[in-house]
This record gives sequence, structure tokens and C-alpha cells, in this order.
Amino acid sequence: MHDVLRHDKAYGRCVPKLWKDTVEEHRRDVRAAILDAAWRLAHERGIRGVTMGLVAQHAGISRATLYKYFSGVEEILVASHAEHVQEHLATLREAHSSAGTPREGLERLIDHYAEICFHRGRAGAPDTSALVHAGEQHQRNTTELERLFIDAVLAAQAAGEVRADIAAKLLATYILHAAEGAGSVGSRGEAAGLATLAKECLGSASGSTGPTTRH
Amino acid sequence: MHDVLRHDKAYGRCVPKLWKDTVEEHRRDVRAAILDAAWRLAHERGIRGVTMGLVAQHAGISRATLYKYFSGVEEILVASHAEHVQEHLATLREAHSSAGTPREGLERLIDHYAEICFHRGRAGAPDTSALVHAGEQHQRNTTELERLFIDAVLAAQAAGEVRADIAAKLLATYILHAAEGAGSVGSRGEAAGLATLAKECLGSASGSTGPTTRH
DNA sequence: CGTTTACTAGACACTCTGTCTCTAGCACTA
DNA sequence: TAGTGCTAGAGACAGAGTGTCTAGTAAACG
Repeated sequence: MHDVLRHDKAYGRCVPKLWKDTVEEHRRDVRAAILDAAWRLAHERGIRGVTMGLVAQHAGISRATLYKYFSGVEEILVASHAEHVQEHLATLREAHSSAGTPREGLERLIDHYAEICFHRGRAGAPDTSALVHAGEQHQRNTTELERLFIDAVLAAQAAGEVRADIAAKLLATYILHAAEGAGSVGSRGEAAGLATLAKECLGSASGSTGPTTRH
Repeated sequence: MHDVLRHDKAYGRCVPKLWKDTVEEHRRDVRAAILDAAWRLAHERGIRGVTMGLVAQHAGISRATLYKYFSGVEEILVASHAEHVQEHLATLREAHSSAGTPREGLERLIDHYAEICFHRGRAGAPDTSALVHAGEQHQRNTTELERLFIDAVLAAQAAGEVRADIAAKLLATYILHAAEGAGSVGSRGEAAGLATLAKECLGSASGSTGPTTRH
């Protein structure tokens, strides 16, 4: 956890416990430690049970220092949530772009997202999305996720590999939420089943039965 | 708001502001006022912004009294959420049972639920489901909702009006979440579109093929 | 080598939380 | 109609959390 521990004098230990070569790097690390601590605490004690003191303690810094990074618990939780979403987004983007056809990319997106939701559900991850007042930041992340799906649907529609009788935005929203169902399911198999159902709804090209055999 | 206002003596006003004929009735009213106040506050200030003091103040009672009804903010929010869910459940049950065929009942269920989610989304209703630690109570409500959908699916499957190649539980979960997408959509028309998509996935009778293109 | 940055501990003035005590009025019984 | 128990209610208090500030130290930066 901590790289170097310099001395404890009477008044304050002035180089923090965890310290990397550069200031910037160090700040990144501390920030990460804070977000991680907050996430864990939210998981253990519920969103309302997270306090600045606890976060500071778990992150290995003083409360005063914590206020130099974030102005309150709310902000920390939102940042923490955003971080996780970003991680997932990266995975998803990769899954999508590594596919052959647009349709295949979209299907992979669905599979991966269902998987993510399944794990999130199992882990009982704190539902930080309910920080109603975090509004903005969260909204942006949500939109980013939606954007990803919408673009994937659009591409697949353009390629004639997905039904075009439904607006891409609507179809994307539909799929996204359907896949989210994987979060409240008991087994990985069921999660996969949901993903399959969602994929089924993409229909075949433009009415004709199958543009193909990608099995 | 208050029905009768009796006198303010030196020590405490011992008959509360709002008072109905019987104690029982009174307690019901106070409880409702508390839940309502908490809901409103959660809406305005976010889940973490709700305090016992504020709830008491908005409900027109003292903080100490509030503790005689609920042991903490968490509990109030959970109860409040449960109340809302129960309301919706009642509506949904009615919608379901007033239909002719099982399939029709299921479809109505989907339509109504999408509608509910749409309104909830528009109103920016507090996402109390994230009270991670509220666990039990909320879980039970969720299950009740799921139960409703599962039973509806089962009935429709038994009548041969809905595809039977997917386990009822899974199909119900799928539909439920898909309909929930209506919560993050902009217009009522889109919400209806989502419902339609969800219904489409029910397939035809003993559906072995996909939702679309069943000519 | 001087300046900037990062941090700590302690303190203060709040607010929120649980809990406890005491009062006054409803709701039964006689 | 009077007496008595039950309990809703207010106020007070100690303990915890919050947000801010100051004084002080030491490493990193340029």
C-alpha cells in the first residue's frame, strides 16, 4: 500500500505515507486510494453510512487533506462511480471495436454489458446512480454509455444487419436496459440468456429472414 | 394540513397539530405525513440530504416524536419507497386482472409499467432503490413486482399465447427491465415504443422463432 | 537555494443523532 | 362523571460528523 514512510515528528508528518516520485503521480495515487476507500465503505455501510472521517482514515490521510481533494462525501461517491463507469466503458469500447461486422460488434457489446451488470449485481455494488443530486456528472456518463450503444446500433443499421424500423436511440435504450436485467439474475447462464433475448430483438436485416449466419 | 390546533402550553403541546378522531387514525395520518415529507426531501436534496430534523419539521412534528415512528432516516426512506411501490403494484394488478386473455393481461402490464417508469423518470423521483442497506424490505418489494410479472408470463405461456422456449422467470426479468428503459426516455411516445418492443419479444404462441418476422 | 506544494494535528462553531425526562391529553374503567 | 393508565409530544443533552482555519514541517521543483 504505502511506498515510503518518512518520520513522524511532533507536529505533522509532512510527506504522506504513500509517495511516488513526482507530485502529480502522487496525487493520482492518493485520489485513487480515496475513491477506492469510498467505494468500499459505500459497499459495506451503504451510501448514507459514508463519512469524510471514515474515508480519510481508510485512505490513509487526514480529514483536512481529504477536503483538499474533494469537497464532500457526495462528490467522492460521484467521482468513484464515474471512475467505475469509465472502466466499463473502456472494456465495452474495446469489445465493440474488436469485432468483425457491425452486427457482431453490437452483439459483443450486449454480451459484455450483460456480463458487467451480472457481476455488479452479484457483488452488491453500491448503486451510486441514486445520488440524485450528483445529477450532472452521472448523467454525462450515462449518456456516454448510451452514445456507445446508439452508435453501435446506427452502424449495424447502416450495414443492413439490424432492423431499421425502430429509431436507433430507442433500440439502444431498449437493449441497454434489457441487458441490465442481468444484474438481478442468479446465474451467469441466465445472464447470457438475457443477452441472447436482447440480441434476438435486433431482428434480421430489413424484414427478410436472415442476413446470415453468424453462428 | 392540520385539522385542529389546540393550545400551546408551557411544556409541550400534547395533542399534535393534525388530529383525527381516534389515535389510530391519527397515527396513520402522521405516518403518511412523514413518508410524504421524506419523499419530497429526498427528491429535493438527494438521499444523503435527508435528515431526521428536516423530516420532522416538514411533517409538522418534533424530532423526538419522529423517533417514535421510525428509528432513522434510512428506515423512513425505505418505508416511503415501499409505499410507492405498493401503489404501483395495486395499479398493475388491476390492469392485469381487467384484461381478457392472459396475453392481453401481460401486455397491459408491460404498457402500464412502462408508463409508470416513464413518469418516475420525468419526475426525477429519488432512486431509493440504492439504499443498499435497506436490503430486505426493498428486496421483498422487488420480488413482489417480479412475482407479478412471472405469474403473468406463466399464465400466458400456459395458454399458449406466449413463447415457451424461455423460462418464465427469465422472460419476466427481461421484460421488466426492458420496460424500465422508459424511465430514461424523453417522450411518452418513445416509452410506448419500448413497451411495444418488449411485447414483440413475447413471440407468438409457441414461438420458436424470433419476435419479428413471423410470416 | 529559495519557493512552492503536500501534508498533519488540533481547534472551533456549527449541525445531526440518539436517548432520556417530563407533561398533558385521549381512552378506557368504575 | 371522575379516576387512572397509556402514550404522543416537547425540550434538553452528550456524542459524532462537518467544514474551515491556523500553525508547523519537510520534500519537490525550478
